[in-house]
Amino acid sequence: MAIEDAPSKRLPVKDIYGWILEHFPYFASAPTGWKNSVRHNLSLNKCFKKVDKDRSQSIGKGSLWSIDPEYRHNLIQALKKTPYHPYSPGLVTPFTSPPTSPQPYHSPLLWPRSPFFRKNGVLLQVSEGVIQNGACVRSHCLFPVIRSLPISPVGRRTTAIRSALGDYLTPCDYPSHPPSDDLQEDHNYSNAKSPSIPCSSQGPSVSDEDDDIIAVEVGVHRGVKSEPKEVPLDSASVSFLSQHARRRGLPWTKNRLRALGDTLPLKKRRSAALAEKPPLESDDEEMKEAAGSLLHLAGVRACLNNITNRAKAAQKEKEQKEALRN
DNA sequence: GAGAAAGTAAACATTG
DNA sequence: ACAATGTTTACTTTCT
Ligand SMILES: [Mg+2]
Repeated sequence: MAIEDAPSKRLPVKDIYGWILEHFPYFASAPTGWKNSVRHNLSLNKCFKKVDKDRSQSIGKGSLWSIDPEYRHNLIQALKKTPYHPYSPGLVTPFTSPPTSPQPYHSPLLWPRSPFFRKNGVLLQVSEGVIQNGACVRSHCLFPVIRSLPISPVGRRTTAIRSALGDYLTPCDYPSHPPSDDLQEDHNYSNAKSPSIPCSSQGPSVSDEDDDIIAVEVGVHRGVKSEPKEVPLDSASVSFLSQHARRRGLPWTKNRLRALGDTLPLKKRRSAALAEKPPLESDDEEMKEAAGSLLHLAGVRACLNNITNRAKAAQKEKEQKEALRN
């Protein structure tokens, strides 16, 4: 999107970072991993191409990134599906941020007709009954439908996210031409399939996203379909924005690995680190707390214990696996 | 339950 | 020399 938003349709990573920060302020306070992810995606996905250094001379460090025309159409096609996305039908101006106000905090709306606005730096939605803060919301500028999840596998926040994503990554109807433009092998990112989602969009629903990310949907749903279809679109590059938020507050991994002998190869270090896990309760507690807030908001407190128990079960299973491995 | 897909973290390589 | 950039590898999680 950043690239697409650029007049020249090409951007250096730095500017991509910038765009993301501008449109998803969450990342400003997010741990640094996301930049890595950005680069990773640019590099791995075939739909992103570096433009020749010759033509893009002297931007300093790296080169400009562009979208391979072969994938562009599909990508945009899928983005159009999102109701509030700049590419939505009826929106004259795609992405391009108001030329007058490049700074995120000065523009009241993320883009024209966006249902989101800022108040004291917090992103709010105009009238859908969703009040949130944090990545979830911000990401939902892209993926505004927060679909309910059967409060299932505990801590699987991704599920919620993917669930929501499914709406956008799953073409419900193909306009003029199906996005069937052949997208071959690639690194599966580029021709990812959308998850098929048994859609249950009724009733109060809950979607948790981590400590500070809470989204409660109050019967908000629009045009949801669930047929699994090929999604000729680089879903990864988009969804990492949301996905990324999942792993926060776990600095132990990094530190542990470092602490465990820099001489060890990564592989060894990892398993070594796994051997001494972080205190499990923290995860549990974190989960419980998050779930608690959510459920409280949703008025479904009773589920909490259920959830916690499942979390513990999952944890136990994990430990057993680990034990087997060693 | 296996395997694919999609994700993160980090090592490693390159370059200005 | 260093930091930003780019590539690759290892591993986890989620979905089918
Ligand atoms: Mg690429």
